[in-house]
Amino acid sequence: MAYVKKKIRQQLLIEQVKEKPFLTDEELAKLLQVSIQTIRLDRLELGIPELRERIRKMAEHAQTKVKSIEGREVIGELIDLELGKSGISLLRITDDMVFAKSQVARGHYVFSQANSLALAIIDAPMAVTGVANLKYKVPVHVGDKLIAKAEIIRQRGNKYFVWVKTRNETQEVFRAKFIMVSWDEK
Amino acid sequence: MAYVKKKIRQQLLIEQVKEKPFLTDEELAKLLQVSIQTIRLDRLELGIPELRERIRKMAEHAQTKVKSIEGREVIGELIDLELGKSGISLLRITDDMVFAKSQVARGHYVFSQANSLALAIIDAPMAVTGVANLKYKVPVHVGDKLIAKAEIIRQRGNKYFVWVKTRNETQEVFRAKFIMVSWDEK
DNA sequence: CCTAATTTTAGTACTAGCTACTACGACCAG
DNA sequence: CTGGTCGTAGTAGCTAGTACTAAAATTAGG
Repeated sequence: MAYVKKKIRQQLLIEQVKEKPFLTDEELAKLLQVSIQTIRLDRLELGIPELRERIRKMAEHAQTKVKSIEGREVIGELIDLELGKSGISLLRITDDMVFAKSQVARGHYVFSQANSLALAIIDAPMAVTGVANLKYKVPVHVGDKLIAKAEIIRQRGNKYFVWVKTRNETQEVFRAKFIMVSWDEK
Repeated sequence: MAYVKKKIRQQLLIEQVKEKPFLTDEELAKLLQVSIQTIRLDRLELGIPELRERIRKMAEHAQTKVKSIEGREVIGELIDLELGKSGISLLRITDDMVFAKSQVARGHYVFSQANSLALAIIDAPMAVTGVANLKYKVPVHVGDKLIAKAEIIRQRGNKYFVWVKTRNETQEVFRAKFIMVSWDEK
C-alpha cells in the first residue's frame, strides 16, 4: 500500500517540478504533505536537481538559445550547397513556430528558410534581397520537415534570380521567386 | 586618482556582469584584482543583485519570454490597430537582426514585421498568408526604427488584399502586397 | 609632511537551500 | 516475531551570499 503511495507521490512531485520549477523543497514538502527529508529522498531517487540547479540550467539554456539564433546565418539546416548554382535546406517545424490557435506555422518561418537559403547560394561577399514573390500553397503544421530547394535561374549583372520550392513530406507547400542584389565593399 | 579608478572598476564590473552573469563575487574579485568585499560594496552601490538573484531573474525572464513568443502574434510593437482596416507597428533593429559582415538587417525581419501586421489587422479568427510580393528598396541598418503601415485595400470572399509600407526615419525601405486567406473552424 | 577623508580589505555572525550522512520508529508481509 | 521498506529526524558541511564592524591602506588637502 505504502509502496503504491510512494510512486504516486513521486509522480506528483515530477509534475509539480515541471509546472513550477521555482518551488523549494520546503514548499514541495508542504504541498505533498510529507517531510522535507522525504522530498529530498524522492528528488535523489528521481534525479531531480535542487532548486538552484534547476534555475541555473533554465538560465543557461535561455542564454545559449539567444546566442544560437544570433549566430545563425541560415534558418534551417544546410543539406547541400553548390555555390552559385543551387542549395537545399531542411527546417523542422516546432511548436513555437506555429499559431497556438490553428497549429499552423507562421508564414515568416517558411519565408525565412527560403530567403536565407536564396542568400546562401549566391557566390558574392555581400547580398540583400531586392524583390520577392511568394506563394503559400498549403498550410504547414507542427512536426513537418520542410525541404527547401533553391536554384539560381538567371544572373544579370549584380542581380540574381533565384527560385525556391519548399516541400513537406508529401507535397509542395511554398514557392518563391527572389531577386537578390549583390555588391562589393566600396 | 583612486576616485577615478573606482569608477573605472565599477564600469568594468557592470560590463563583466552583463557579459557573463554567471560569475560569483569571488571570480569577479579575481578578475578585477580586488577583494571580495570591494566587489560586494560595488554591487551594493551599483544595485547589482547577487548571483542567485541574477540567475533567477534570467530564468523567470526566459520562462515568460517563451510564453510571450508563443503569445506574440505580431513581430514588432503594435502602435495602432483598426481591425479590418489598417494598422501600424514599430520594430527597432537590434544588432542580432543584422548580418555581422554588412550590418544590414536580414530580410526576414522586415518581412516578419510586415507579414504579422498584415495578419493582425484581418478581422477573422484564423488566417494565413497566401501570396506575397515584396520589394526591398533600401538596406536597413542597426538602430533603425521601422514603422510599418498596413492597409486592407480590397476584400473578396475570404481573401484579403493588404498593402504594407515600411519606412525608417528618413525614407521608405520596404513595400509588400499580401493576399491573406481566412477561414472559420470547420 | 602631517592629518583627514576616502577607499579597500579583513573578519565575524547570520541566512537560504541545499548535500551527505546516520539513526530511529512505524508498518507490513511472510 | 523478525526483516525489509518507508518516512521522519537530526547533524555536519557547503556555497554564495547579506549585514555589519573594524582596521589598514591610499589619497587629497592644507
